[in-house]
Order: sequence, then structure tokens, then C-alpha cells
Amino acid sequence: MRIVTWNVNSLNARLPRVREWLEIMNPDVLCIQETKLAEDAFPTSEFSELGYESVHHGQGQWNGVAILSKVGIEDVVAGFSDGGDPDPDARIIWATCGGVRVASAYIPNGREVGHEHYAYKLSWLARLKSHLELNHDPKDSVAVLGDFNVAPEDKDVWDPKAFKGATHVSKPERDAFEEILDWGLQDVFRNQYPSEEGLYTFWEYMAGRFHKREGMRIDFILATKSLSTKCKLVLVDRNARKGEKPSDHAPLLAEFV
DNA sequence: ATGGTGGCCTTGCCA
Repeated sequence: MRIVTWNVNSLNARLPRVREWLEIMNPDVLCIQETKLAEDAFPTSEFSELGYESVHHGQGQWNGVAILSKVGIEDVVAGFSDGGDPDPDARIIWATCGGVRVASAYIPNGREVGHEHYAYKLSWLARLKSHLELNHDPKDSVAVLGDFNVAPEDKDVWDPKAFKGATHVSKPERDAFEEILDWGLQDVFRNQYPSEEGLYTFWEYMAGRFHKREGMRIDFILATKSLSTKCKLVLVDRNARKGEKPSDHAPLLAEFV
């Protein structure tokens, strides 16, 4: 099974690039973040023409997550089922695709350390762990994919000095990310490339960051052990960050044999 | 050097 995560930064702006990419790479499952579309504005029929079933959890101007699948989409859950209040933002959707419990997740950015939105980010990461604990078993095939807005280690950013005091690298965020892994998930990219530096998934549009290779590794495919041991291929498609109207994130792909 | 660019419900906010 070939499975991909891609923060498209507006599916409306990115649809031509996404369609083209699907035709070339032909994944079984694509997890999309930041559709920036209302629930009903999702281009279901366009993806259907390419052979994909799809589910979308959208809210309009901001956020919005989706899953596309060629291997079935069952038991869809939008948001968290942990008994808590509904998340005000459309940031996570779950579905079972080809026997794998898949989540497409868009973790809050945080804005600034200490900001109200930063507290929301930390609580959101804690809720993700609670949802996993309450609904799933780490012995099952579970894959959480998405934009975590956290760089787990200094080698996951182009210059740790440039991030002093910033979000994405703070200890509470890194601890919250680690807590999720501790439930029973592995970062399949890091498994494949234990010491790789300089291969990122996100580059700001500004200041020519992509061309200067100044990025961050903040998008992840996290998989339980039964899945991760079957992972033979992981790649970041930097080509998708080039050319006409790219997203600021590149797709991250993994193949489970 | 607090800039730069690109998305949106656009002249402000979010990333």
C-alpha cells in the first residue's frame, strides 16, 4: 500500500497540481491537509474520475482535512471521539482504508510560544493521544499522517539558531509529539533515514527558502509497529515544491509491502 | 534586517 500525506495549502488553488501528481504517483491513499474548503465544496467528482473515493472534514476559509482512497473508506470519524467537546476547527479525519486505520491530521500552528493558540496546540496533541488510547490498540495497523507543525529534533530544521524561542521546536511541543509516539507509533521517515539532515517537507514561500534549502521536517507518517516493519520505501517529493503554484509543503510518501 | 510570499470569506489575518 502506497500512502501519502500532503498539506496542499488550499485545494482550490492546488487542484491542478494535486491531480497531475496523483496521475504520476498513483498512491492508494492520500491524506490532504489545509483544503481551506467548506464541507460541500470538496471536488469529490474530480477525484472520483481519477479512481478515488474521498471523505472531507471542512470548515471553509481555514483548515480542512481529507482522505482519498483506492482501497476503500470505511468507519469515517471527523474530529475526536474522546467524550470531549467538539474541536472548533476541522483538523482531523479518520477512516479505515485497505485494513489500515488512517488519520489525516492538521495540528494547530501555535503562532507564538505562550499564545492562547499555543496552549490550544498542546491540548490538541494531548487529545490526539487520548483518542488513540480510547479507540485503538497499538498492536493494530494504525497510521497517523499529517502536518504536525512540530520539528522533533534540531536536525529537522535548517538552522536551530533561527528558531530560538519559536514555536515548532519548543520543549513542550516536542514532548507532546514524543508522547504520541510513545503510545506506539513510529516516524517511518526517521526509521529509514536515522541521521538524515537537510531533507525537509516544508519551506516558507518567503525569502527563497526552498531554493536555499531552508526548510523544516514537520510532516509525518506515523505508523504502528506491525505497519512500520513492512515499510520499505519513504520519500519526500521535492519536485512537487517546484514549478507553477506549488504548495509550501511537499508530499511525503511511504510504501508498505 | 521583525523583512519576505501566498492563501483566504482580501485593505487584515493566517501560515
